Order: sequence, then C-alpha cells, then structure tokens
Amino acid sequence: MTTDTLPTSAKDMFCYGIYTASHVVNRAYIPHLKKLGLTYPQYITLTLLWEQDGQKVTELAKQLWMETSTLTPLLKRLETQGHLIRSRGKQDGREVIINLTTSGQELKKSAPKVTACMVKGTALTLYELEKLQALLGKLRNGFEEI
Amino acid sequence: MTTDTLPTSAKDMFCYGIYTASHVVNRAYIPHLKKLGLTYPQYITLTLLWEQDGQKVTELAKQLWMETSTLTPLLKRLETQGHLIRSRGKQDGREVIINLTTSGQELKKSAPKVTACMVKGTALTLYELEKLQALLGKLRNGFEEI
DNA sequence: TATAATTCTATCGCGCGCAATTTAAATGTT
DNA sequence: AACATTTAAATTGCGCGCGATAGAATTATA
Repeated sequence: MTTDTLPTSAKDMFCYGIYTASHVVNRAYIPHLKKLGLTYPQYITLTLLWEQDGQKVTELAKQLWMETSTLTPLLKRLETQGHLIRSRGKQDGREVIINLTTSGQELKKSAPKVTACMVKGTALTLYELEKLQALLGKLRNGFEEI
Repeated sequence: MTTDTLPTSAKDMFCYGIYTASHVVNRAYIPHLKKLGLTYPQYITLTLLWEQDGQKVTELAKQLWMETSTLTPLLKRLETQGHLIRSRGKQDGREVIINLTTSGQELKKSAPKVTACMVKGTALTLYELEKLQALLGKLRNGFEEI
C-alpha cells in the first residue's frame, strides 16, 4: 500500500492495525499488572487518578473516552480492593467523587518500572512512540467531530 | 514530551493512546455495522475471510492476535446468522474449517463504503494512515518476541 | 412553589477477551 | 496393539465495554 487510494487488503486497514495492536498491548501488560492485582483498564484509570485525584466519574470517563456504564463497575471493584473511595459530591449530590486511598497512591511507585518494560517491548524508539502518539491523538480527535 | 526520557504524563503513555483510540474506532464503526447486523470484531473477522476463505480457526485466531476461546463463540454467532459454516477437517478431525456462505460473501460489497467513511473520520491523510499502520505493525512484532 | 427539562450515576443484557481447564483427535513410543 | 504425548477446539469464570433504560438530584421555567 503505497498509493493514494484506499487500502483493499484486510491487514492494511487501520481498524485491523489498531484492533490487533490494542489487544497485544493489553496482553503484554497483564503479567506485570497481575503482581499488583490490577487489570489493564484499572491500571489506566489509576494513572489518570495519580495525576489528578478527586475527579468526578464523568471527568474520568471523558478522559478514558469511555461510557460511565463501563467505568462505574470498574471503580467499584477498585473500591472493593481498597484503592479508592467513592463519595457523593457535597454541592451536587448527583456526582460521585473518586479519591485515592493510601493503598491506591502506593501503587504509583511501581508504575515507572512497568512503563519502562512496556516501552522496551514495543521495539519502537522514543521518537517513533511520540510519532505514534501524535497520530493516534489526531485520529481520536477526528472522530470526536462526528 | 520531546525529550529522550520516558513519558511521565498519563496521556503521553502509548498504552493510553492505543487503548482510547481503539475504543473510539470501535464505537465509530458501530452505526455502520449495525445496519449489517454485525459487531466490530465480527466485521474484522469477515474481512480476513473475504480475502481467504476456508481457513482454520487457529489460522484466523493467529491473524487476529486473538485466543480461540474468544473466536469460537464469535464464529458460532456468525454461523447462527447464516454468514458462514463451521465444519470439521476431513483429514484432521480436530480442526474446524470456516467457509463463507453466499450471505457472508454478499456482505463484502458493503465494505468499501464503510472503509471510506471510517478513513474520512480519522482526519488523517492516507500517508499518515500508512505511517500509523507501519508503527502499529512494528509495535506488535516487538511484543511477539517476548 | 409546582413542574418540566436536564444532568449524573447506576443497572441490565449482550458480546467480546483472556487464562485455565477439559475434551477429542492425531501422533509417537514401546 | 497399548499407552503417553501432542495438538486443536471448546468450555468456564471473570472483567470489561457498549447501548438502552431507570432513578435520583439539580436547574429552569412558569
């Protein structure tokens, strides 16, 4: 595929590329996260909370490009594990605020090692990773318009 | 992130980028595939069969970077819908061969329009899509080694 | 202050998606 | 032939992930 026409081969289609790559990455994380008792979506959710604690469910869902119907049970499981606390907003009783516990904050310490391991696994240079991130970001934003 | 060090911000990590982009693409496909009565993983599986009919379950699973425990029920649902037939191998009774029915082949006709729609949605140029595909492919292969 | 519309979360049903286990068939060994 | 080993697919249990819907709290409007 080096033309200006649309891809015809199944594997040249970006949906195939993203779909398969996404699962490969997910699976690669599993052994590392298993030691921490976390799943991959749980881990990604925590990385957002490590950066900004006390977020509303809606805010988290938006950053994850995810529906709250997916996020609510995930957060409940993290609460059961003792990594965070869900509480209703004081001013607005509809919203639920997520606050990390000490346990949830402690997990952050293991993040750098996991990241390093995964970056190594990609076999991509840091420049290529930046390039990939930029393309994925542009792609996401493209669909956001629709 | 324009340094030679590992990313520290959550959204700069490639796991976040691929994870969220994957779901965004999945969701974008849904309305188009709903008209065909297909899910996104079902559609991707069919694209592989349109290109090469009569494959074994193992072959398909490998191309999809997926476990057969995921693929088997998916294929059964496509069989129930009448798009394919699952049959035991003549020489080797352990393997299951997947053959498209006329119905399953007919679906191929609607593929180009869907692809065109999705490519437009990405807001990426065809050159950028090629670049993205190449990076995702390299990433996948990197993890394969492990 | 009713009451209507909106907003936020939670619930439900269905389809993935994986690891671990099981079943069945083919192959290898004695 | 009898047995163990390997290989391919299916089954099970759990956790996402979505759309559709419901329910509770807030805000807007009359």
